[in-house]
Amino acid sequence: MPWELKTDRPIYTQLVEQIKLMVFSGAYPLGSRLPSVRDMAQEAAVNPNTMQRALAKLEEEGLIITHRTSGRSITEDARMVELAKTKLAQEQISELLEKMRLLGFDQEAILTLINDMVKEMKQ
Amino acid sequence: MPWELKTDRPIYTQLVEQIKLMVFSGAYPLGSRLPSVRDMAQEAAVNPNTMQRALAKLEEEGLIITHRTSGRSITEDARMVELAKTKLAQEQISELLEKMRLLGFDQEAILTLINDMVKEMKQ
Amino acid sequence: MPWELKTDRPIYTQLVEQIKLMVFSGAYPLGSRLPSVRDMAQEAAVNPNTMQRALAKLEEEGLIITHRTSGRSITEDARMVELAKTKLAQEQISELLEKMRLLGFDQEAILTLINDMVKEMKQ
Amino acid sequence: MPWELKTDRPIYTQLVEQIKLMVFSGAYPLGSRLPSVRDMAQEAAVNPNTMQRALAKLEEEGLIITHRTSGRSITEDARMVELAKTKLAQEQISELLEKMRLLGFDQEAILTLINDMVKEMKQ
DNA sequence: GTGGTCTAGACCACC
DNA sequence: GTGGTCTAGACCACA
Repeated sequence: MPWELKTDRPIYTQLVEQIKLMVFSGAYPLGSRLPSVRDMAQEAAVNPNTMQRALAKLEEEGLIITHRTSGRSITEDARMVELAKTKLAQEQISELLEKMRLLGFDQEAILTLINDMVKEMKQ
Repeated sequence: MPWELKTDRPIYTQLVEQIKLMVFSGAYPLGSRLPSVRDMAQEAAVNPNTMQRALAKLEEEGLIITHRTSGRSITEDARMVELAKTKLAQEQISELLEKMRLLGFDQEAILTLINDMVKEMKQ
Repeated sequence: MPWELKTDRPIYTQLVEQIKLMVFSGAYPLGSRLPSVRDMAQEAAVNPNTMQRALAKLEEEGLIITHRTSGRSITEDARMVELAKTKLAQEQISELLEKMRLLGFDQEAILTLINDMVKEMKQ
Repeated sequence: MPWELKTDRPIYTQLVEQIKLMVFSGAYPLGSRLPSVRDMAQEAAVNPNTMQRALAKLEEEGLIITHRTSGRSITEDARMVELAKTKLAQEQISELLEKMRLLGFDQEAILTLINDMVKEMKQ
């Protein structure tokens, strides 16, 4: 559990991403119970409110279920997880495309570059 | 100038990336003289040795020229800059592809996703 | 016992509603004796005169019986309770219809919406 | 502008509802600029963070647009407003149905009551 | 103990 | 000046 936090983006969005990655990687299996907000906050060295906000966001997306008095757990719905995974991927791609745009590449140049690199990987 | 530094990768590589971005974005124009190593290190709040190493790396790539007696300056060779830009782009793409692989997408799925998103941007 | 009191409506009408709900929910069983006006007023943090007025209203409706010498009690007449329940329901519905009217829905639109939602609940 | 706030539900949800009502009633016309978060918070006598949360929720629903440095305004998209209106109506109806259920009415009884009352209004 | 909400006060980026 | 985020600390309901 790295909990790498930069200061250039809201902390809670970074928490959201990293928790997602843990779910997708199986560090938190489907249906498993999460530590308490306070514990996770301490673990990540952030304020409990900030962790709370991240978890609320994850619940909104359907990846986490809240049991009012007895903590939270990861959803057991594999489709939900699949959906969230695709969404995260799209966000990452979107970020890349934005960076490329800033570097002055147009869409054709971007696609060419990416296609070439994927082909290289195949070899 | 953000100078955002995480602790999960060598600091000097992060300095390299960020200085490149400044060059590509025009913050440091072609041919312009750079501040002293000492000043840049203080600016970024890193050890001068670390900054030194980053600048050496940049010189290796041909982006920066060292004048024995009078400090360093950005290369005037536009082709050099173009080359470095492409290399940076490739690194970014490589990072993305690695992340996608970790998420469990294979090459076809990745390409499909990216192509769809670029098409969307066109609209 | 929440005793939630807003300032936008006469307090005594709000007391009336809340006491009714307690009766309907069984918090005050049929035939049971009520606390003294003074005690109930203190409980709800209102002036005894206000509580008095609420109880008088409830007696008017036949939900409460006053025994000259020995305080008040809930009626034992189940029909009375049933009647009061229906009346409360009608008031709630009336409030809703008024709100919907303010939102710009006409009667047909309102009925359609409600019917659709009840059907959904059935599923 | 009443700003009636009870303590039995989260304040920010009540703020959301009341601001919606102002929009639907035309108190805040489509496209008009909203007061600053701080001003609205003072107006409603709540903490700026609480008002912030309400406004964030309204932006999520598409009813409000945020201009990073120059305040917020009501959306100009009439369809958005229509959608939000229907959603609010459904919530109100849902609340009513829940109350009726607590009073012990089943679905048929509820529908009968409502239909009768709407017919009465027509006359 | 759990999650949820609210307040107060601070700081930041943007323009 | 604007919105946005974060922290610290408190309180509540639930069970």
